[in-house]
Amino acid sequence: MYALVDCNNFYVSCERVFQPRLDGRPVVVLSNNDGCLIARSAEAKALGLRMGDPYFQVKPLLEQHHVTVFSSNYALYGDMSRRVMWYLGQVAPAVEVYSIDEAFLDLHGLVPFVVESLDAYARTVRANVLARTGIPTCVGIAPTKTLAKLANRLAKKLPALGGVLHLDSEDRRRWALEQVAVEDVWGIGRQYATQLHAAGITTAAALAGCTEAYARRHLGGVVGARLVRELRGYPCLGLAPSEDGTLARRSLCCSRTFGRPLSAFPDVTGAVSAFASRAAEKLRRQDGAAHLLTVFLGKSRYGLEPPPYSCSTTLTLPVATSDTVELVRYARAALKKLWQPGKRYTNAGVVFDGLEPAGQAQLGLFEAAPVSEKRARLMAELDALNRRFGKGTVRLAATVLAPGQSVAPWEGQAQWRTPQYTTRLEDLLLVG
DNA sequence: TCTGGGGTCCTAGGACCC
DNA sequence: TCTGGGGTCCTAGGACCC
Repeated sequence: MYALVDCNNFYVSCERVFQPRLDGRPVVVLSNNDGCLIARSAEAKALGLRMGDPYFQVKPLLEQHHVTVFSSNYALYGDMSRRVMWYLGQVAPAVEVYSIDEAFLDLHGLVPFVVESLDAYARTVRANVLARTGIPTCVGIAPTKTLAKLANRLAKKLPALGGVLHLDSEDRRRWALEQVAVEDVWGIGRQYATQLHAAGITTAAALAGCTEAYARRHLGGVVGARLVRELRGYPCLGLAPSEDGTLARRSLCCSRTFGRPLSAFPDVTGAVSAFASRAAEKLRRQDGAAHLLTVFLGKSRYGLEPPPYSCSTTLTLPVATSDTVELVRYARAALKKLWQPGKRYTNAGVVFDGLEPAGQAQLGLFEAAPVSEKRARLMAELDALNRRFGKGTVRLAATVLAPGQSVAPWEGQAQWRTPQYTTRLEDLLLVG
């Protein structure tokens, strides 16, 4: 048995923990750069606001209904997420942190010890997460991960279920499959949904009934075959557990849309240097080193200009590294190859691939060990200082602002950002 | 017409997820 | 004026290897 624990409207819930007066009122959270809606409270959903709606388009509606608007505050959400996941780790035999607001629990080892029922267990978990973190959740339980996802969706949709649905019989499984539209099945996106509808397959039940040959041909080969089997109740996907809750990534990226389009090489170099530097920090946090480095530049997809909207170049590094100085140097070299004068670039990013555990890299034939050791110590010091005194306290000259600049030219809007209540002493909420 | 078989790695692209 | 930022996995073709 697998359980999926999913936080309800997670970012909105995080903001509400610190502003309870917002309970029952419409609230939305915006993406980076205050670009579009990425989280909505139930009340905001009821107003017809959709995921991904551009902020400037829905602004009149938001004002008309006095919707509270927040810029995203990932320091806060990340920390709240860690608290929820930590608790789940205490009460389940194995946990896969699937996203910032969702976790799969493997309940197989637990079943013999549950005194009452898995339903009761799920209700207790829900109540305790709420009591300890203030975050409401829903729980779906089923024999496969795909069915647990589906059960979770129904638990959210049907208030009568009290936030928990356990598909513990053939009848319940069949009933649940009938309730869910095919486009709402985990693994069915826009493309597949269109195809399936055209083929007359409109519910999860119909999808579960299609042949394996059909799934293989039309739903991405083995991925589709697995999906259909999972819906039928045969597990094909296991847990991807993470010992300390932080999964080692296979690739890692830092990218941003600029506050305004940029055409000046020094501005974009500054941005790319900063992104490479941030990505290098992430890399060291998972004790990794990167073998491949990609830099990409993007143009607006919303104007009159035809595609392509982005271009990229990938460098293979002679030795995998996590050294900020080196990675920034490579990133700048890659950017130079890519750069076309006169273009208006709207976003950029740095991607690290080919990740391996740090320290595994062999020494180059002519590389003197002491240099790389010294550099590793320098990076460790830099990370420690930034952890202690705040992000960006110590950084490369390449990412420091020019004299006279108060914010980097690539920095975007965040007009309604709440404080880092849980991760910055200065931002601690004072109750008087 | 016919050309060995079995690997790996790389790149590009496509689909999906939250 | 203003449209996010992360990730995953799979496929297919070509180069290259023995």
